[in-house]
Amino acid sequence: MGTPDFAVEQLDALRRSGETVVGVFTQPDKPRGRGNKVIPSPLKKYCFENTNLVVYQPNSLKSGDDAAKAMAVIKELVPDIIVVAAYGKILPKEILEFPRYGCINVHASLLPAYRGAGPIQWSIINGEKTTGVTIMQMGEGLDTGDMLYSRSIDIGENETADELTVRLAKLGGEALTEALDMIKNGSIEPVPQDDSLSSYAPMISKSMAALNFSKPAAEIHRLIRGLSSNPGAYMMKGEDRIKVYKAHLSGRRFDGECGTIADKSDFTVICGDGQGITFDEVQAAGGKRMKTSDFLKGNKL
RNA sequence: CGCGGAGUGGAGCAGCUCGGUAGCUCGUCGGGCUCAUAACCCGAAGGUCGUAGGUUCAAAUCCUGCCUCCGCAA
Repeated sequence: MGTPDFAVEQLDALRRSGETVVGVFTQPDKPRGRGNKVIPSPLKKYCFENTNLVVYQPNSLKSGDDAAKAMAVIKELVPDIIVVAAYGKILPKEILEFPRYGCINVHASLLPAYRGAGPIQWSIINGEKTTGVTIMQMGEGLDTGDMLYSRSIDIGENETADELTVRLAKLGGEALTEALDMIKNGSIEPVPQDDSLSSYAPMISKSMAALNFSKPAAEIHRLIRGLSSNPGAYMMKGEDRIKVYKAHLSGRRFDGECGTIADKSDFTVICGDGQGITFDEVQAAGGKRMKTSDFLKGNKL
């Protein structure tokens, strides 16, 4: 069960390791994006293009006709275990307890830190040096179940949420197959989470995306990285938004007022602590994402 | 039918309102200057203006269909 590319990687790992996948659950196709077209989830797209797996897309697992049908489907499929990765729906107790080995979740943080929907982004925004993936036994709480296995990884100096997501997805796939092997031979030991050490990583929202240059450069840098590429931090230039996908700390100090452009040759902006931040990849409204060097060839700052 | 922007030499843009010589910044190639350079100077190559039609003496420019890309809103 899953929805975005992160989940695709987990399913791919399962297939590569020779596990028998009996069914796939993903979010229903919803009108989204430009033109409000109906777009299938990445996981569904993957299944259609690379497998002949049957894909189920219930609106709800908790109540209504869909939930009843979903439960009936699961009873028919009789999975030994259900693997969940960024599915975006709460599983009711009935489903959690149905499979022989229950339900496990691939979570993109080192639990109990960063429970919730945005662990990858928040770990970057908060300036963590390391993160990882945790395979956990799912309980009824939000990411509170017992930890089964985890792997850690360092966060790069200028790494963006996109880049880290790709790496964590791969790591998650490895951890998942390793954990499944351990579950099969009974060598896994569930470890309860220490709630006193837990933290919560809420869903990322666009209201966070406007850059405030009165903040210190390092903080702005982390926000840009954590929101890249979706939704993408942005600054205003007159009436126009300019999204910033990649940046680095200039390492130079400037005297000017924060928010002004200190160096027009490489797009360096002055931040609240006097440090400059240099944009490396930007995108104007209606335009494509491009390197700053390309942007500056046709756009004047 | 959610709102809107865009497709022009290799890259990023202007030109379109008001049809009439293909422009700018950069890159590439050749030459020069220099101890030297991503600097500077001189010169050159390179574009069926997304695509298919229409209007016109004449279309990048006006009209219509289609394709592709992107911002916003959900």
